[in-house]
Amino acid sequence: MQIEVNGQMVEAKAGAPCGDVLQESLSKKQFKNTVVCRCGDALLDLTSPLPEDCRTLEPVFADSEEGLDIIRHSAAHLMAEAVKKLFPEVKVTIGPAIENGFYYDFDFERAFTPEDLEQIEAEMERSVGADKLFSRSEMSRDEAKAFFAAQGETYKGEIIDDLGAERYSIYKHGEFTDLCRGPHVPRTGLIKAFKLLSVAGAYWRGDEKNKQLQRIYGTAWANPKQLKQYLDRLEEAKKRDHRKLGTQLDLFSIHEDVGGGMILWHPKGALVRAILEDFEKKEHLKRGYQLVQGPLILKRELWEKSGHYDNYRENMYFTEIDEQAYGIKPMNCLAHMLIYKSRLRSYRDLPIRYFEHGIVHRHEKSGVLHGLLRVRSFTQDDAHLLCRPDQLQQEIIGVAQFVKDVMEMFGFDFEAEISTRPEKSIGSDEDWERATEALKNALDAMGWAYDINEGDGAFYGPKIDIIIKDALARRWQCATIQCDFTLPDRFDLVYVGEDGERHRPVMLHRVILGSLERFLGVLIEHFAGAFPVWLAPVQARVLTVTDAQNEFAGKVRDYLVSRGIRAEADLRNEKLGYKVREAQMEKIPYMLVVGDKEVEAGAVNVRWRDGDDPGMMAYEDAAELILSAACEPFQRGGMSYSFSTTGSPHTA
RNA sequence: GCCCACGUAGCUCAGUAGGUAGAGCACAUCCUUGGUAAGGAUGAGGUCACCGGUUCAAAUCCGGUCGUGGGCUCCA
Repeated sequence: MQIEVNGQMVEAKAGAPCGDVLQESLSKKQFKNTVVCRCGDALLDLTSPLPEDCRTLEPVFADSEEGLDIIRHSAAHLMAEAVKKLFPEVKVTIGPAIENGFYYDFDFERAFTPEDLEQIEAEMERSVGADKLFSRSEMSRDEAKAFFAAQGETYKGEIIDDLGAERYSIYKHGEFTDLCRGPHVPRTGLIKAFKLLSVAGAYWRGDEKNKQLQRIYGTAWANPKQLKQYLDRLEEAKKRDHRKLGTQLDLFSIHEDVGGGMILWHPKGALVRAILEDFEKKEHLKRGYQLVQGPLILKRELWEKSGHYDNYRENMYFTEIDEQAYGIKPMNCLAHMLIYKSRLRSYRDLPIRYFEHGIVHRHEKSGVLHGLLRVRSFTQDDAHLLCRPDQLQQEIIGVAQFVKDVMEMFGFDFEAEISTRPEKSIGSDEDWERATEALKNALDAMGWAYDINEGDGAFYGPKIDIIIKDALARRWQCATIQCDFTLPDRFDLVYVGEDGERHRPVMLHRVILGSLERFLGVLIEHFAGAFPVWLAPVQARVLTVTDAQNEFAGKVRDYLVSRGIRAEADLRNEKLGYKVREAQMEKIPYMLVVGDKEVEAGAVNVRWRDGDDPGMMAYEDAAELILSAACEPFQRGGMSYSFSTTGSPHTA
């Protein structure tokens, strides 16, 4: 038959190994670098027979994205082989490729030690050196069950029962055989660059009720150079860890004595927060939101009424006042609804958009706390939008646009997900259906791609989640838009329609940054601590060469402060080099050096944190330079920068 | 909450055949007035996370508690 191989038409025989067909159209070097092949949408082993209906055949090279997945998955098998050889009593479970690497979960009586990992790695190296063939074969369900049962691999039996198929493919290399859909690299020699990274506990099938297995993580690449680049990248990422930078830049701290997941914001960190809050308040007012404020604790009955007591109690803190039970708020919606309810609303009033920087407390499990990214006390930039059903679509789009404007302003890429009804939830099926549709329609209107997370919604409604990544490419949920037909019902929220009747409004819960704590954590890593000028706690520092310039330096500092710039003067009896180094390590965007020459000219010598120095200029001009740099990120989206709280002038 | 690892000055870290602790930075005092990433001297600073055990003797060995880190589950 005639098929297209790598762009050219060739004559091939159906049933011949794909690898053989490919080999004729590829250079030796290319073929050596081929891990599997693609026929239409399907990926096939090089040893697989060429299907009858195959019209095009392409090689998948080791360094392509698909190729790397194959290598990583194959590396997981290689690791399982090594583990079984060293520890025959281990039971194998599953081992997929993941972003940048792979893992395999093992059932083993004891924990793997770092020494074990070294041994396993050495055993894998031997297997790579031996360049063993990966061979594919098939078994019927009964054969497969009997085969793995005979080896005591009970987890494989469970997987077979679960899949419920008639035929199963198995892969063998050396002495190791595993149930696997494949495909795999043709020979172990293609797994050239890998490293085992860590061992961790993981539950069988991801369910904490199940047995905890030992998971070994590893990374694998097409060649040693790529591997080194990745390991270097990991090192680099550690340097921008927000916990490390938080200490170095004196932004925040976490004290054991205060409690886990509680943040102490130091002056500079608190200032960055205040700037963000200030920016957000103005931006919300511009977009038709109203600022409101509720208390931290509300009576327990209210949480019972809302459903939080039944559905969210394990995450809440409670207290008692005058023998009356109170709940510390984990969310801000109740106060907002009561504000809505404080008077009768007309359809003309809608949509109503209430915004609050609301401090919430959630009892997160101790093991999940993580710097600023997962805490127990945090501030949400929370809003609740109450609207008529016919306004819902437009309101969701408005929020999505708001999210887009803000994320683009910070330079974050983001991904969207829609989460549907969870098991533990309240409300009718129709309402859930309507709400989910509204969210999907809005994202379609925005032209955003999104994934669906079945059963991941909040207990009161479906939601859109926006996910951004930290320095280690870990994904964090920030913005979320949640549709809610249920709470307005429970709290009997109404508006009077054009017809004079009472109607039920729809409520949207939404945050943009999510929590200020988490967002700042990701932001610190995103900018490696070098905040953009508008957010930098100190925007400019005047550095004197000797104390002969102290008076002039003070004058420059005062001028900058009067122009709304957060400026300091470093008048200490230290050498200029020392002051420059310190300012640089504090990542202050502008250093304004003044010596005798500058005093005489009424100028400053501008040194910029990020590279080329603008040089000497009148200090009034330097102020304009700094102000325009501060405004720069706001060019898009019709936003603007101004910050009214003056940083306290500091005279050292 | 679960699995594994770790917990020494404000910070970063040394400190193994168990013998009542060290360095650099930061801090204080003094000297130095010096043009773009660290000038010099002196000094102060530690219940070696906490509790208990083994021992003549524990930062070091054992047990527990708390905390942190990497994951799992969960989440903004």
